Amino acid sequence: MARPKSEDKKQALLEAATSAIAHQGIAASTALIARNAGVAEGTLFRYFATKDDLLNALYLHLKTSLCETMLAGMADPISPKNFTRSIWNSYIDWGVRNPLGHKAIRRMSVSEKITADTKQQVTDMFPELNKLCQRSVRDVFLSEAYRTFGDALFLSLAETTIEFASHEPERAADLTALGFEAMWLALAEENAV
Amino acid sequence: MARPKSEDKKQALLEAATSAIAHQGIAASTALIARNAGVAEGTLFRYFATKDDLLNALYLHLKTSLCETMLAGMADPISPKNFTRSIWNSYIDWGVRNPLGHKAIRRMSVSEKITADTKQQVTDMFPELNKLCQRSVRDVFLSEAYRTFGDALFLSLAETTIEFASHEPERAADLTALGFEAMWLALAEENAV
Amino acid sequence: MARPKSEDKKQALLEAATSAIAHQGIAASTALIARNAGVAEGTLFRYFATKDDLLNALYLHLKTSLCETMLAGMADPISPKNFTRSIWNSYIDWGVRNPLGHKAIRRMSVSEKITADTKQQVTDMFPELNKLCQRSVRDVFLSEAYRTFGDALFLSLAETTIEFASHEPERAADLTALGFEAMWLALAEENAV
Amino acid sequence: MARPKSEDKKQALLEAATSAIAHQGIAASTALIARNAGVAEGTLFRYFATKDDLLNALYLHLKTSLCETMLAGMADPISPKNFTRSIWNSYIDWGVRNPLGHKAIRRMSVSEKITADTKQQVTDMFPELNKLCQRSVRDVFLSEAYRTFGDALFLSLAETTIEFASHEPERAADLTALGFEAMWLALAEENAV
DNA sequence: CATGAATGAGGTTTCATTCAT
DNA sequence: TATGAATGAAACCTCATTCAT
Repeated sequence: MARPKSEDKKQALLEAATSAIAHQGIAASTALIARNAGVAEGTLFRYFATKDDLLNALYLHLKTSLCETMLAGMADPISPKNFTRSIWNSYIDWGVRNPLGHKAIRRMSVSEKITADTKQQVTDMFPELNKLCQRSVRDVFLSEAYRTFGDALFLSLAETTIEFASHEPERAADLTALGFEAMWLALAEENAV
Repeated sequence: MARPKSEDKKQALLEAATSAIAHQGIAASTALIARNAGVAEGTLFRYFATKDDLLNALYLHLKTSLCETMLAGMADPISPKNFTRSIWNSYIDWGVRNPLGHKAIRRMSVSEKITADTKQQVTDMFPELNKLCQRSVRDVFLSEAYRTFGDALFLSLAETTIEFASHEPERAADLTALGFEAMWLALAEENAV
Repeated sequence: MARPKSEDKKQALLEAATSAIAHQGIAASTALIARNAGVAEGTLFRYFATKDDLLNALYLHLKTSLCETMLAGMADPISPKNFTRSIWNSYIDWGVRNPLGHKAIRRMSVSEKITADTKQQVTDMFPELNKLCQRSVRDVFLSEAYRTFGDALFLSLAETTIEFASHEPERAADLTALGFEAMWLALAEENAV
Repeated sequence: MARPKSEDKKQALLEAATSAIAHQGIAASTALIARNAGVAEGTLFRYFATKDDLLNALYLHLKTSLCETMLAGMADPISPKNFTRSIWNSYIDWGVRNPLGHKAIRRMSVSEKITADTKQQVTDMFPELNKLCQRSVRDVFLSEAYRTFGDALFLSLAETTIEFASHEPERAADLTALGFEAMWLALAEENAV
């Protein structure tokens, strides 16, 4: 085989894309992304056939990284509340440590470029995660009818918390804790501890 | 003064822009917006010097409409909770009745085109609103340090609720009520009624 | 109405395209065509939405011009042979006077860019022409089964004649006459005069 | 000598190029041709230094194959007409059995990529062929001045016949015979038998 | 010799904006 | 004031060719 396709270059492209999209939105040009990745414009298209492909791959990449971090950060399930808190903290933490990644995800999420299929892949990727979060959730949010709504409320609170914590890193711990309390009150079983 | 610039045309442009941006994001072309407004390409630029100007004006326009609706929907302040609920309901309602407007706002919000100045203007526009919402909020969210965070959490829950209620209009009432309860638990004073 | 779309510019674009395609084939770039037409690159696309549209419009334009010339050159139908000869002469003449146009047509004809619809339009355009040519043709070439074959043989001989006559204009008259005789022997009724 | 360049690969490349060019014209990409030949992108350039080289080599290859078939198919020269007919039949037959090859030749012929030198090589390749065809041709087409014109008329009728016969294989025999008669009338000595 | 990753010039097309009418 | 033709920079993407492996 000739030169193998370099994993480094792919990573560089994904990172350059993250930064470019965080700053300029999905309108960021492939030329800029390639330049910042240190490769020629044509090279980008050897790794991602299409700009849309790049966007979807990046979305998947960032979400995967995020979910892996959350799983890795799971504490011993002493109490349901602490267990959920550990996941929450990992989530916020990832966002704070990857502000560009988080911003890029937000921008891609509201665009029409991320396919339903890609979003489904993310959901399928870590089924444990969804299940685990729901251990101590109020009954109504466990019903078939309102589960996705509950998930979405959880996520929206988390995203807002990340946003604020990223902006003011020195207060990140406080904001994370306060955000968690709000989420817990909003969604958890009344008597859960 | 010769023919004055027609307020009708301006409205038509704002509406066409709302729809175009809801569907295609801020990448929607000025040519398309002008065509859908029933005016010529060049005419758009007599009303909005720049595409960015149009976006900022539209953002302001939609947010104003939203805030006016909320103020208009305010019930008698029988109890703090019911008072807040009436505001919440107006908010969600506006979103459900203006799904394109709501989507357009979301798309513009995450773009880099809306200036800090524009966002400030929105905040300044209805100071009552911010104050009123905070009557029965937990102390922590009234502190200088965390007030904006509390506002943001409120808004994020509301937006998520709008999203779901728009998607399934027949369940809108249930979702609105459930979203409100979550918000109330998350943010309100423990003993508030 | 603002500036009307200029028929001059459209003509200039068609002429520039004729020349460019005659010289470089359908691979000739839109940039070159626009430049040679004396307009900006973007202007080309106001007149022809797509490069393929330009090609089809040009094909139609050239074929129309050719057919009109042939109709205009039709002599009094003294004898069938002379009548057909006048058409033949007009055809060859057009090709000799428009060598670029003729070459461009040939190049477009073998490309996949000219749609069946466009080709049909050409056939439909001057139904008289097809009918008139067939007055004195051998029976076999009048049969449903072999008519298009006869037409194609006619055209192929004419094209070859144009090719040679264009190359050596000083011998054009001789070549035209010789080509006509060959065609007449090949296709005409044995005893027609 | 290390591994010699494989004749198999060269053939595969020529065949893949024939098909690709027949379908897409000379714009067919070298990458596609290589892939369809089952070799790597770069390998193509070890056999043909340049895309233009490939095109010229392919042109030569197809024309050679065609001419060899014609020579092989020559019947005993019982009568001049039957002799010429056997050549004609071989020609048409080759075209009908190699529709892709025939289409590829046509596309290359009208392109600017085939050099005069290549075309000359084809003419020089089988001098017998040209001479033999001309045994029973009308005097005028034997004159220095008009011989190439006569050849071109012959070829154009043959190509048209191939085109139609390829399209409707079940009528190929009829079309071949009818095309031959037309050619014979057009070009042969009046009294030749 | 064979491979296929890398390249960057060049292709078509879109679009915000200007300005003659 | 309203129009829409004109513009050309910039977008995405393709491709023949080179060269490290």
